[in-house]
Amino acid sequence: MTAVAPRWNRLEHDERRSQILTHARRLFSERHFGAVSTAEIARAAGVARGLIHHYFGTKRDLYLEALQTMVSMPLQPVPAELDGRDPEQLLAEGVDRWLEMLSRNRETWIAARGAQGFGRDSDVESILEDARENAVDEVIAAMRPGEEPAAAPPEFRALVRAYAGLAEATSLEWLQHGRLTREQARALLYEGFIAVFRQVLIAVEAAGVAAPPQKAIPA
Amino acid sequence: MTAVAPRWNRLEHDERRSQILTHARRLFSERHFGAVSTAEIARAAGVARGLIHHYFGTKRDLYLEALQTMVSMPLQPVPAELDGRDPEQLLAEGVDRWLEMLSRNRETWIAARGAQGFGRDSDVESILEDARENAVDEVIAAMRPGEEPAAAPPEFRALVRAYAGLAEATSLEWLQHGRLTREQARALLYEGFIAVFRQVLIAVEAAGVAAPPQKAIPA
DNA sequence: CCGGTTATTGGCACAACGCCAACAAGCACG
DNA sequence: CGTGCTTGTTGGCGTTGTGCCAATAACCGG
Repeated sequence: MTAVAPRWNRLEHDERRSQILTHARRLFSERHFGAVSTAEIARAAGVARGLIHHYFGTKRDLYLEALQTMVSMPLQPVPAELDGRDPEQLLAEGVDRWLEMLSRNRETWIAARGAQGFGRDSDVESILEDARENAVDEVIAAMRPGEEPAAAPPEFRALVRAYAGLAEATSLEWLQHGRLTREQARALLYEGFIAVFRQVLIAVEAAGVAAPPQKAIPA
Repeated sequence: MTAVAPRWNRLEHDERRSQILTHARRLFSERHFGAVSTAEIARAAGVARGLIHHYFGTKRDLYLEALQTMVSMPLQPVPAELDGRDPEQLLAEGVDRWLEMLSRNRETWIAARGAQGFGRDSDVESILEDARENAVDEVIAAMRPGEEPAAAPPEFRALVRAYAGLAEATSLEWLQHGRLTREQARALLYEGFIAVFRQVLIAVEAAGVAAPPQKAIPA
């Protein structure tokens, strides 16, 4: 009868770590950085506050890691087997997968898009930038099967990125503002893609040869 | 010779206020919220720290007001007299004005775009949302002279917003990544606009009548 | 059963924020 | 030219939250 219930249970390193990370991700999604205290995260995870710093260092580090997992998770719709099929059919399916993913992870996606204010935050910027580059790579890989995405010309990458901007705004108009039905969002994404890569691409390439690359503006 | 130099000079209410606001805007643009202390803002403005709270309340309030002035200032390129002239000519001029504004306020615009992390911040969201709505209104007013912008159908607003997303991404590809020359950015913005409002609009409207408005998704 | 490893805790120290009462700069009036 | 009043401005105090560290105890291997 000496079996005394332990005051706390001891978890494996990664297990406890991901547990804290899960709660942190949820809280940081609901409110902005300053409105979430480490004490609250600790309470939600059922651990002492000090443990958070033991695993993640500073509160900001935890935030950045949560952001990292947030943006790298839901942004990759499963690419289907797209061998040698009709391109327009593939596009239509890709748009549908995107819309489907959105309607399933609505809250997550909106939160991941982020709504902080302004200011240069190089850490946050690089995380988001990497995520966007990966997304662009996926699109390029789907458009040019067999070729290396990194080998695509810069203005082509830029064009994909521009379309991504259009897609992001379109998705938000559907999900948040309700100014588009799902059908309309689909049409906009589908036709927008065709328009951008059918005619706009030609114009951009023409502008590229007409006026040879002027000096790149430094970041 | 009893003229003693005063230890500090007394400014008018709005004058001191805008002075603090200027320095706060600069600092918040360079670094993220947490990396800027009220003490630093006070030091930069040459005032006591307490004065900041006297004028703006909390640090967050100051931040929000700085953001407010930031997004409402540089985003409005001066609309020229666009009476009954050639639409395509007007578009070309509008694009040039936009590019010109960008190259002049490069740092400001990039900072105002924000290096957001994630999380829902209703205050920040509404400020940014208002700014975007105003920008959309300006574009609609330019496209439909004499009509009330608010009277435009929702899917039209959404389309303008989608184009704005494309324009934002395009601008960043030029300014920050240098993957587009200015000429290419101009071509992309110009042709993209035509493509979106020539053919995509038709498809979106068709999708609207084909599938009548389903229930709006609440914010 | 017992000693070692290490996950976990609780509390201390420090920095930053919010607030408030006292002070003084400049103006109006005598 | 002095004097009192208005209010812009200051300095410091209390509180909150973060970062860190030494002590503790849960679990595993011998």
